[in-house]
Amino acid sequence: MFHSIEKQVSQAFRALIQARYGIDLAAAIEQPRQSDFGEMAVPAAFQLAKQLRQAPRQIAAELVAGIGPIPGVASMEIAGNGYINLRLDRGAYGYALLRGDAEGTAGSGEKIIVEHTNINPNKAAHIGHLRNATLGDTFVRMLRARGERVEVQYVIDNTGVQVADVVVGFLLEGKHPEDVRALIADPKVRFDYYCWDLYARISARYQQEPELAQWRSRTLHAIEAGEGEMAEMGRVVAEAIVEAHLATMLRLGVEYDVLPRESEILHLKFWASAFEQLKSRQAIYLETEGKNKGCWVMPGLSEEGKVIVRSDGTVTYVGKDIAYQLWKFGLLGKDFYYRPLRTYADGRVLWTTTDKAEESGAAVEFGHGTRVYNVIDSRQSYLQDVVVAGLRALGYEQQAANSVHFSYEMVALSPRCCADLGIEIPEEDRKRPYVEVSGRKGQGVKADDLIDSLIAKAFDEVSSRHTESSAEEQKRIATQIAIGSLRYFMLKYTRNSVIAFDLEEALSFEGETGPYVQYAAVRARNILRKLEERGEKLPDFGAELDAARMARQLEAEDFWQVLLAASKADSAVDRAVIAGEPAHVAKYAFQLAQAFNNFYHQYPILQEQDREKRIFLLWMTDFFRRQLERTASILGIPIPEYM
RNA sequence: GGGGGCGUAGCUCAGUUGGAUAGAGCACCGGCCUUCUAAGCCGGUGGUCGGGCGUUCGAAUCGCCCCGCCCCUACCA
Repeated sequence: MFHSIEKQVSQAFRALIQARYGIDLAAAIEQPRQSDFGEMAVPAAFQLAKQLRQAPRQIAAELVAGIGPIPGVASMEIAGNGYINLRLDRGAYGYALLRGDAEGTAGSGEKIIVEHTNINPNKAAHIGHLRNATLGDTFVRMLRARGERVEVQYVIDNTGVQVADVVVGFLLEGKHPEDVRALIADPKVRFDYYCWDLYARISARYQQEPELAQWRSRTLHAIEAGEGEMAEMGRVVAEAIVEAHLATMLRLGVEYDVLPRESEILHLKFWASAFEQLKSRQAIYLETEGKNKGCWVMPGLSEEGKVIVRSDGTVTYVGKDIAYQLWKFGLLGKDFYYRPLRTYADGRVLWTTTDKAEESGAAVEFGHGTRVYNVIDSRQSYLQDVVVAGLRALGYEQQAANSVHFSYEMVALSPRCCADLGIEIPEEDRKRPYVEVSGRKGQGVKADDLIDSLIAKAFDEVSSRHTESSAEEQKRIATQIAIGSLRYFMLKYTRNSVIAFDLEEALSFEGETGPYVQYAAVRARNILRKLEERGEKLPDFGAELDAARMARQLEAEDFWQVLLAASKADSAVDRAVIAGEPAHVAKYAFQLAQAFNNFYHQYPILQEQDREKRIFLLWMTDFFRRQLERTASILGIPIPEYM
């Protein structure tokens, strides 16, 4: 509602400025600094002042005189040096919200691909992966809320060195595929945790015993070829770890559409196709001298260019990534076969790739996107730039422009957190705000451990407040609180802020946290539930309230401000999508919860004696509840029945 | 050396893309539970927006120069 008035105001000013001054200006709409200035501010006069060589205040006066009525806007006034402040028609606004006038979330019609999570399938997920998945999943929810068609991909690098390293670890411990299968089946062993430690052990041995390097490369080749015991072990490990990762992510409500695997990218010779294209369009060249002699190199990105094909003829990871990015846009001329992997509770089917046509399930199509977001941490921005440069060099200008590296900074640990975990850090690092830890050394916070800690903490809170409920029910509520807490924590930081992870901070349920947001929604529900417990029904708001009554109630500034805040959910999501910043939605949810908590304390709704006011307040409560629930669901934050 | 990011209250961070008197949370101090749940609410303390110069009606935001920190800059993935 707010958003559509915003658009109308912007268009009206744009048309007027075009007609009057012949200038095309996308008139910005701002929020006035103080709420008593009105609901919208148009600073267009400032933007025009220079070109027109007139005082902003005078231009503002001309604009106000010429603009004419805009539906939903009650008044306009000039303030400061030339701001045009608008006040909305409160009654009409409230009544439109009550009627639920459609916003029109048609979407762009594009097919958007979002790739996220992408954890190496060789060990348990850690908190860095949680940030990736939470950001990616929330961005997907934001896009879908705007009516966009989105496909979620999670690439499985099941043929990479990280898997090979774990396989080497098993081999050196004398294990065969059946032993690994037994480990996976053993209920006393958490396989992903086992591999976490094994990976640290083998990494340490590589350091000590350089001669083991040949094991690594032999294993890697075997896995790539897909034949023999090593390859079988690689498959067993990767499949089990992928299952573990999917389970971890599902705890947070993160789902995917398709898991493309490197093994198929390899076996279906995606690279060969891309290589032909790159060669024939001269996007890469064969270096004949210098340190890159004998390599196929992409020029332009650095002085010596970027090696795409090594002198031994093998392709680098970036090369494969270019092929994969081409596939996403439907530009490769090759495709995967697919088989269903599992069905989620909501009926969504998760597919994975296969190289066998005969395994292929029902006719499904993936890829062929028009816009692609790769959720990958900022340390890989150089490689992402190479991929985009590759598209550009092939002449796919449009697709290059529509390839977005949705980057984010890493999750590091606070020195205090390192100390708690027993991770030794050098003396000089103690006073730094954060320390990057090494997965190779087995350092870090495992995703499931963190989730478990959060559930335990929430469980203590729930069980102390609700002694009447069963343990299972308390556990269910605690889990919802833990998820809300974790997702909010990962989302409250903007993408380019390094998270210095601190356990104590992450475990807080007070202040700007997920539980705060959940609590406000629970309170709103409580009011409505209490009403029914007293034998009353929710009033028929449409029959009881009209524009005039709305106008009367909304004269109260407090009510108007809460309603206004609650009505801006779509606008907030829109802005956040444009900015590519899920944190903005999180911030909005928090501010909305804050506004409601304030309102909640000040106005005991069920005690209200005035009939019209009471009905109005109930409607406000219900409206707020719907808006906050909607926003929370975009953030992937569940709302518990009680807290 | 080159590329990117960061520097805002004691701490952790926002700041709607150049707008009006710079905001939250935590911490600290003082109030509020017989009411729809105190995971809450109200009030208070706390700022040279790293420093300087510039651009203009107007700068935390843009440009240049410094200072400090981080990441990247492989024939590893």
